[in-house]
Amino acid sequence: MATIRDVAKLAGVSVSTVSRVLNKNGYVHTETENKVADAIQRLDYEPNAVARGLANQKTMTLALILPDITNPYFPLLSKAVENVARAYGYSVILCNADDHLGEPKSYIELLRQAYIGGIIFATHALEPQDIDYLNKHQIPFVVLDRAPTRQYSVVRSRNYEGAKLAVRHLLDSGCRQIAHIYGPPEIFTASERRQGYMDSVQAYDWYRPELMVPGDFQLEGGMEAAKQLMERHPDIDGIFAGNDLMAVGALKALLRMGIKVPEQVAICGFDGIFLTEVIEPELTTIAQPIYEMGALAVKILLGKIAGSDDLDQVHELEVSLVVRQSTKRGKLE
Amino acid sequence: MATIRDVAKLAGVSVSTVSRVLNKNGYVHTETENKVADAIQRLDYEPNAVARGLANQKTMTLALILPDITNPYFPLLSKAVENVARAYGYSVILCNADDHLGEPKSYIELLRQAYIGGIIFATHALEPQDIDYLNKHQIPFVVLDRAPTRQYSVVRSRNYEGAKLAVRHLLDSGCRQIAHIYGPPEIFTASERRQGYMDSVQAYDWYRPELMVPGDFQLEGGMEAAKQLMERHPDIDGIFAGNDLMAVGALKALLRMGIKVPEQVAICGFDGIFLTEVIEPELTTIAQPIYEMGALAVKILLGKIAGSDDLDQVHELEVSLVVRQSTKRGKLE
DNA sequence: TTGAAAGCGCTAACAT
DNA sequence: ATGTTAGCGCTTTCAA
Repeated sequence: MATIRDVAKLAGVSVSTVSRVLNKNGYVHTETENKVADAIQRLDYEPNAVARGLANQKTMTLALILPDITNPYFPLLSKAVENVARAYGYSVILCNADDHLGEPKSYIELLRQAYIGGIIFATHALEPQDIDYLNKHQIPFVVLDRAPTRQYSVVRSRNYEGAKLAVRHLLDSGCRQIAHIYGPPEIFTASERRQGYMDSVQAYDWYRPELMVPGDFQLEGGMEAAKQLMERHPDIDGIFAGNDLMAVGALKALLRMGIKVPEQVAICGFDGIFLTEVIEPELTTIAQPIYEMGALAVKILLGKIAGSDDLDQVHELEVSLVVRQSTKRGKLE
Repeated sequence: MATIRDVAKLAGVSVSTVSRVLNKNGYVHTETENKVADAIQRLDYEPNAVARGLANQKTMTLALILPDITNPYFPLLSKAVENVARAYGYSVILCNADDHLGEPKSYIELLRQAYIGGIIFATHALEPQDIDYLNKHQIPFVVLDRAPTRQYSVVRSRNYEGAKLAVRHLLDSGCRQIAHIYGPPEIFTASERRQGYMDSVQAYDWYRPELMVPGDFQLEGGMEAAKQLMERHPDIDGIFAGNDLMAVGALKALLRMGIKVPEQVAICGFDGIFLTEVIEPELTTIAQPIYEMGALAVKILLGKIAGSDDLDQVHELEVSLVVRQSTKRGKLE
């Protein structure tokens, strides 16, 4: 493999000159630049990433930390991150946080000593002490799905408004008794969606707190919640689930109970994952721009790495109602 | 951040001694070892991965190259890879090959100049010239889902036998006219499964070549193929799809056509992805041990990195029939 | 505008 | 058993 020294020798210049043309900094005569470019070409030279990393104390690698890549929300997100990162010359290291919770060395320390360029957190297992560590060591990072804050950059979407959109749509579809399956309270987005539901239905006389039941943001939780809901409140005719996975679970449970969707009960989810288009009937959902969120997170991160300190701290993206079979009850439309 | 020099100074020894205790090679007096260990502890020292990489011409990073992480087969695979790799101290870089097909610099060259430890290929876009390049530059690698070969290590599963298992199960379930939706011929596993189907049904008088229709290993292909199949051959009562995604597509198409599954047509897929448990009715499938395949691939790769040259070249894992609703026709069981 | 040389933090001969 | 030192390949002062 050719090194910068080989190039320098062949071009008849010093390594520092080669380095200058490589990094396009410092003054370099056009003529020598051409000689260098020529030598680079002829040797098929490619600067070594590791050596660069060592000299710069910083590598062209980003880390994406997420709870679990097998959760259907994350493949598209990680694809976006990888795509955009690569477009800018960065590689991305994948970290399934849930699988390594009890480990002695935290991801962050490991990444730091590997001179990682920056980190995207799509996990909820980010502790205040981690934030301190990141700040103390000046590691650029971006967080997804957190509360608006000035502490760090956040990429998120309009969960509250999305939930209102869902309820309104269910109402418009002719539902008169809408239940909600909410996600884990410690997950901020789950609470926002729940709040959106509450504020939308509170004024109706049919509303009772029992119409809100907890789920776990997983398939199973959605199934159980829906089952319980229908057993206790057979007159429910609409379910708004806090995420698509639970919505699919709810659908599954209803089908098994012989309840027709959307005729007897309409279902609306949240997220807009691929799964909603796979099942039958297809699921109406409040779609987040998942790919865009990942792409934006990378761009913000790269901006931070480049030193821009004035990046907006909170980036809130719009959600959109995607109407599909699971809420088509032929009413009012 | 503490460096090896700081440790050496604090312990009152030289850097090479510290290096020796770090890497547990060379002789070192127990007493001095303790002093060093103590200094490491007190400084909270952690050897720098990048510097190590540069000195060794090799980093503790693996690459996983797959077609597209949003294909539901790959999240579990990549989780396995990441888990096992990390257990051995390695990080893994994710590469969506399909998204970067037209790019000038190939992944492999990029990875090489980043001193990658090794590569796992779960993509089919691996050309002979890539193999040459890898061998020439002595980059350890393992390939998934390829034909048995002596050229390189392969991790795969019994596709042929699995297909036979599928057909036999469909037959046992009372099917008398079984169609097959096969995957892209350039994908070797697809051909093997197709061959298994052919060899299983050829002897039956109901068999006709038209019962085999092409799919694309995606949802859409499965839908279209199933639709076409049922329109042209309404007496089909069983479908064996070359993978789960197409099986799910087939199910979707049949449901839309008002055809009952499994009562009128039974469906069996192949792979054992999560999706098969999510849909309703749940899908019978020939399950590959996806996690184990990923885990094994890493272990073989690490073995190669460590220098073992005598690793078996082909690792073929067993598949298993997972019977679910989509083939429960109440016959013969 | 260009070059010499000192790192970046670690490993591994080679010496002692 | 331990230390000295020359790299690994690149960046970046500092001089010229």
